[in-house]
Amino acid sequence: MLDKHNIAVVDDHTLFRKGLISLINVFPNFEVILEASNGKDFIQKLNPEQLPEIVLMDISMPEMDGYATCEWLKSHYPEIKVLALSTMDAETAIIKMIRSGAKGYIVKDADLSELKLAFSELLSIGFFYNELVSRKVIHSISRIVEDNDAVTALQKLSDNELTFLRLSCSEKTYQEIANEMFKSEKTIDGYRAELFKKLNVSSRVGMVMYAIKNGIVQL
Amino acid sequence: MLDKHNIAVVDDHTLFRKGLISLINVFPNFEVILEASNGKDFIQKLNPEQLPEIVLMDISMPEMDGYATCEWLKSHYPEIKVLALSTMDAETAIIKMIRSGAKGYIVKDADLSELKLAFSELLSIGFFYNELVSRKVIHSISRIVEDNDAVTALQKLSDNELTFLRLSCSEKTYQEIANEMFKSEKTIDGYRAELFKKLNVSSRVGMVMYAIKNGIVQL
DNA sequence: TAAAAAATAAGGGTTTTCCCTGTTTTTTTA
DNA sequence: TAAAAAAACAGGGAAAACCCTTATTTTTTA
Repeated sequence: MLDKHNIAVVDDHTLFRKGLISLINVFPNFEVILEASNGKDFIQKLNPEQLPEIVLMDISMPEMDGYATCEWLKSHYPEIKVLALSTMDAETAIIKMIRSGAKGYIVKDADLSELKLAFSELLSIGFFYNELVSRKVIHSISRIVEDNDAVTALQKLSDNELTFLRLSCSEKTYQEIANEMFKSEKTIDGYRAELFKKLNVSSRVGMVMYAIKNGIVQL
Repeated sequence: MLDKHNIAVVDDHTLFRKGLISLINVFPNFEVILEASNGKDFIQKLNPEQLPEIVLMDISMPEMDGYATCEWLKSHYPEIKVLALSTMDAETAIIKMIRSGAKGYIVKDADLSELKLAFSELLSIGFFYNELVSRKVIHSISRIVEDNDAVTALQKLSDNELTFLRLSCSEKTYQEIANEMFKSEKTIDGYRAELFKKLNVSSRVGMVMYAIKNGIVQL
């Protein structure tokens, strides 16, 4: 009787989650012992008596997203390894997830062998960085070196900036957003300028696309 | 020995596709006989000797998307039933897919029982319209009645409008887009006005979000 | 608690977007 | 091939977005 490694799967798309679980369960030495549809659900279902070794975690989810859940795990159960799972290969998403404590990153159109490889690497050497991730990480580091902290900055969007960013993903004018946030239009213009710098964009459209790419808003 | 119903699965995300297939294959009376990563791949793999009864088809895919593939099937193999499969519950995407010939629509966070139900309805009554789809369809029809052809119109975006729409999903100014398309800025302004009407939006941001939601551009 | 940093707000100007009403040119169709 | 429709283009004006600089208030931190 084999001693199987315990896996958790956190993803809000039921069909995808169920499918993934069914795939993993045919691996001879892995078994899914926990499934959840978002971070909150996951934390609530987490049983300290039987913790997973690896958590396969989606990034954009309702209620509590991958970043937040990853941070929570880092501080509460640092021994649990998070393998981020996303359709987005956006550099910032990868970097942000890794900064949040993920030990690996895999895209949804990876194949089975890569998933298997990721599992074993996580268990043996503690992380899984494939070419995609390495390339992005290296690129991000070189960018940090050359133009200071373009990536680091996004980590620290203030609550107001985040709210503004989300509200900008609509047909509202900045004036309307200002009213909604009970701020002067000039303050809003300040958030805009600050976000343009932090996100390295130069127009509202760029800002909106950034937000969508990085799962800050969902469509 | 049971006579199983043949299914095809077309989706570019390998993990999702493989998972889905594994789920379907445990259904006692369904079997996946064909998998493909996009429309082109699907058509090329389609074997007239052994056609699937149902094709589970994603909408946004590289090379050849769900709409185009659906249209192709409608004219070449009208007896094959397409069940559209998407993360997007955008009304226009659903309507467009159904107009392209899909017999049903299911979102990726549906559960297994719904998928099963969709299969049996497709085989027994020939279509599967759940509450979500019905609601959207009815809403779209009532909208057609009240303000003419808001939805129909999107079907007929001209090549130039489509190009303009795609180029608008960037930080380019309309002026720059005009140069790139070798058109006057006033012509471009005409495309803009026309698209605002057709897509029922009132700002460039709205237009861009529409394009993303409906898989016209991919991030 | 004084100094530094961050958030809020304003003035004022440029560019871009948006929205009219038209004309000319090209393409489609009766 | 004449009439109709669609596409391309234009003028002009208002609103929104963008981009500076600077000042005040609030919060942080040394």
